[in-house]
Amino acid sequence: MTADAGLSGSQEEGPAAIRAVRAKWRKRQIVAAASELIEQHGFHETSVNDVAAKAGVSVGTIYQYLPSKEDILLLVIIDILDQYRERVPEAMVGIEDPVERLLAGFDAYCRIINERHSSALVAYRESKSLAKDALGKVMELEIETTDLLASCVRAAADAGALVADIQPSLIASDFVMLAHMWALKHWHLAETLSIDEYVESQARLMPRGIVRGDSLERYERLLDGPQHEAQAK
Amino acid sequence: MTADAGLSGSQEEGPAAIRAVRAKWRKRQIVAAASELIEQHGFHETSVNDVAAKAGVSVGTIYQYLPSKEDILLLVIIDILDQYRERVPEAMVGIEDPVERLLAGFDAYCRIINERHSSALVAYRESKSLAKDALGKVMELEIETTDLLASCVRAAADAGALVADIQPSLIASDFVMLAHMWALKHWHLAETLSIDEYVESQARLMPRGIVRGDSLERYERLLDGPQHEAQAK
Amino acid sequence: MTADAGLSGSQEEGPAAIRAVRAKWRKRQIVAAASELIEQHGFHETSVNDVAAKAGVSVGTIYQYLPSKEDILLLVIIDILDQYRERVPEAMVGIEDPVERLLAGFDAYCRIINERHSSALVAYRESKSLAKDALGKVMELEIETTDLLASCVRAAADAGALVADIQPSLIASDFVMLAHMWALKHWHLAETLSIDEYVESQARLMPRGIVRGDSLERYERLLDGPQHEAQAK
Amino acid sequence: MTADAGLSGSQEEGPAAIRAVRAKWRKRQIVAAASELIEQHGFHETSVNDVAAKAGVSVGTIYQYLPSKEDILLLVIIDILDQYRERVPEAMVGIEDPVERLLAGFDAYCRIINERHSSALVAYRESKSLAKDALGKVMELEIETTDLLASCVRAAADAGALVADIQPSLIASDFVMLAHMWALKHWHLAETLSIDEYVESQARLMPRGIVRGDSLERYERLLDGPQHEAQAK
DNA sequence: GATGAATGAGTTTTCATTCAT
DNA sequence: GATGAATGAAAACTCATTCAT
Repeated sequence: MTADAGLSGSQEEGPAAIRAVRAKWRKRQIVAAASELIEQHGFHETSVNDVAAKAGVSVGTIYQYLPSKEDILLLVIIDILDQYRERVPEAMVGIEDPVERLLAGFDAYCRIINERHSSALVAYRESKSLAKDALGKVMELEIETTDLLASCVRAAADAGALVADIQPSLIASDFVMLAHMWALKHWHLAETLSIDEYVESQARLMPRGIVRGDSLERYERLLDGPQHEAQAK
Repeated sequence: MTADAGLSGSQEEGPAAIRAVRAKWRKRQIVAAASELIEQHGFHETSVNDVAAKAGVSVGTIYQYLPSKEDILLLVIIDILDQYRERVPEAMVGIEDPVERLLAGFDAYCRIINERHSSALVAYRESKSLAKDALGKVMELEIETTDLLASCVRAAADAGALVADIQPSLIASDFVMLAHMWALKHWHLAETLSIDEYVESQARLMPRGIVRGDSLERYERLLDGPQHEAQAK
Repeated sequence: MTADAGLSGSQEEGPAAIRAVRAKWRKRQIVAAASELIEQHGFHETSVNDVAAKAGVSVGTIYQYLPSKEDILLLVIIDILDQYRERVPEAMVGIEDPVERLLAGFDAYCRIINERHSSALVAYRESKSLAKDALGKVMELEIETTDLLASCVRAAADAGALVADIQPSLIASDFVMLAHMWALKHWHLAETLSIDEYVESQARLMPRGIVRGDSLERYERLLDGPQHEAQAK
Repeated sequence: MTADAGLSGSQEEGPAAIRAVRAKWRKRQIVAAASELIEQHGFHETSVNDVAAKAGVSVGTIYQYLPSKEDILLLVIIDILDQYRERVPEAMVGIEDPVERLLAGFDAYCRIINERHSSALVAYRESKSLAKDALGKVMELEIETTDLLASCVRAAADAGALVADIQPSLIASDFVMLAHMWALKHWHLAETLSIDEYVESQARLMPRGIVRGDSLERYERLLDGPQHEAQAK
């Protein structure tokens, strides 16, 4: 508690606070520019000068806020992973049935990726360029994201709603993979499918694959949802 | 980027034939060295000199047979894609039932990826570094591989064995994605699953998701195969 | 490069006087911080930001009082040269005999260097980084310092106490050089000699080398002073 | 012994030998250019591109033979130290009397420095820019050179020719320092002295300071050599 | 007067590519 | 055909200096 605690708002104050806010703003500026460029051309093909130009700042400014080019990449990757961590749980909140919750989470996951599919790609493609410990952090966050869905799977399994012969953690990974797939194979899938169709299709396939026959009818509504014509491509 | 960038030669005679054979041999030498290095360190972290040293030739020799560094990458990527094109059909040959054929293809796909999961990763990670037309060629080959499985799905659908609302090409892509997943998430999956367990699990999940209830019993043998305990991780 | 780059001010009054005193204080602050850093890491390895941080001021403040980084260096160098100019004459005052006066000056010279041997080194090492005219000023001050001793030598020569075949100015330079040597070769000499032993040894050697045989006995007391064992290293 | 030992000259042969010779030649080229530039402008003011331009090669070539800019400096410094190690002993060979030998060594030392006084300066000024172990190597070489003279002093002392209270290693250091002085104070000394006069003066001063009175006459020839007028500057 | 964020020229270093041998 | 020394454009990063607050 500082002497002028009575004057302070909810957070801190003074130069340190100003600096913190500015740093946040600058980093956002830099990450936004970097995201776009890296998504488009790849990490190695994007120079720090390019990022600076795109962000409308000087190289010097970038290095004032981020110690190395690698840290730019790390921020870009963490940025999208943070989206998952924020918005996926948000979409699942208040849904009782674990399978429905799982599908709601999957839906949210896919939507985020649809909005920022090139960012999602960056996370896949360029993680290799990170140093050991940064890579470790990214992996941790990825596992954390998978666990958002894994907990639903486990809840459903505990409720006896799932087939017994597939690991819950693998099922969760499958869902995550299929969400990422929208980014990874976007160039191919988007030719014939909208994101809505994609999510629906996967959201019909997966429950059939994992829910026990005797529980399936409970989800019939989901599985027969607003059917699109299955175009035989 | 040459049109015939592959490792395959034709069977003429005379000096031209000699040249062709030599070229094939050299390219193999170079690709073998490059694969290993790129898988381990990434494309941009691997220099042409490194490749030359590893291959036991001079840089000059590399440039005699490949016009640019990018072409080395293209060859490495095509190398693994060729594996798919060769060995997946091989595994499916002679199997009548389309679903069984599909699963045999999936199994083969996963085995190849298990053997060379870092090569498979390279195809994902580094494709971005290819020029437009080379990338196009890679995509073509990828589609070709997917189509190997898609034809089975279509056959099964035509035979009325599948649920009505699926899109065969998407299902094929799902299978391909789940095969690739063994490479992409190997760092995580391999902690709790062997390749056998992985393939079996996915080969149980997917048919349940797509085969019509009344046809399912036909595949019971497959679906209940040598069951591993589903460890709740 | 200002003409009056030194730390000394004049004694006016009013706002100008205030400014002058402040300038003096600020410069002292800056030079103190810079000295320490430059001595330790060298001029080029020391950034203006480092100096600012060490001095507890902002870079802006430094540039308010000194027009360039080079001027910081100039001040640091002048600082030690000013020490010589102040304290060497102080040590010689009141000593009649020119040879004794010379040795007293040499002794003082060595003591200053012993106290601040890294500053003394800076003057040697980093002078090159000064612009022409600043370098000129430093050389001037160095000559001035040498002249402090040269006048004694000349007095002794005029009194006929010295051998005739060596230039007095060279003798003075030799003394200065041997004083500086304690800084330049400190890493080596300090292993086997204390500053006291060093000064005594040189103060025995030099007179024997320059005083005429028939005058030598006058200085026997000096030459046989509190002898330390001559360790054959 | 290789199979073709009969064909080989005195050294090795083949590509390795060619490379070795080329490397030596290139390094000489680079060091020559770097010496000149560093002597003139200082190490930090000299860019690798400057060196390349001066040497008439590309930057790439420099880095093919030297792993970093620092190594260029190290080579420049070692180059002059090697001169001392070669030519000083050469000058002393065959001289019986230890004092005469010492003076011959000192003379050679001074001549080398006179020829390359700016190189000698570089060794002083820029050593600080070397990394720990490189600096260690330089110090070692410096000590080695000093020891060349120290052994003469010790021989003279053992023969009873010197005053009792001297430390041979310090005397040797004094000689070395006075040789270096010709480089360090060249800007000042060269105004009034030629190198010949300088060496003679010091070679008169020092023996008087260390040789016992009863042995001095033996060196009268040296001490009264081709006397120059001692100009009172 | 004091601050320190912003600037961008300049530095070291790498590496794909060429070409004389 | 094979070699590998030479090239130089381009990249990441630093830091003296400025100027709006």
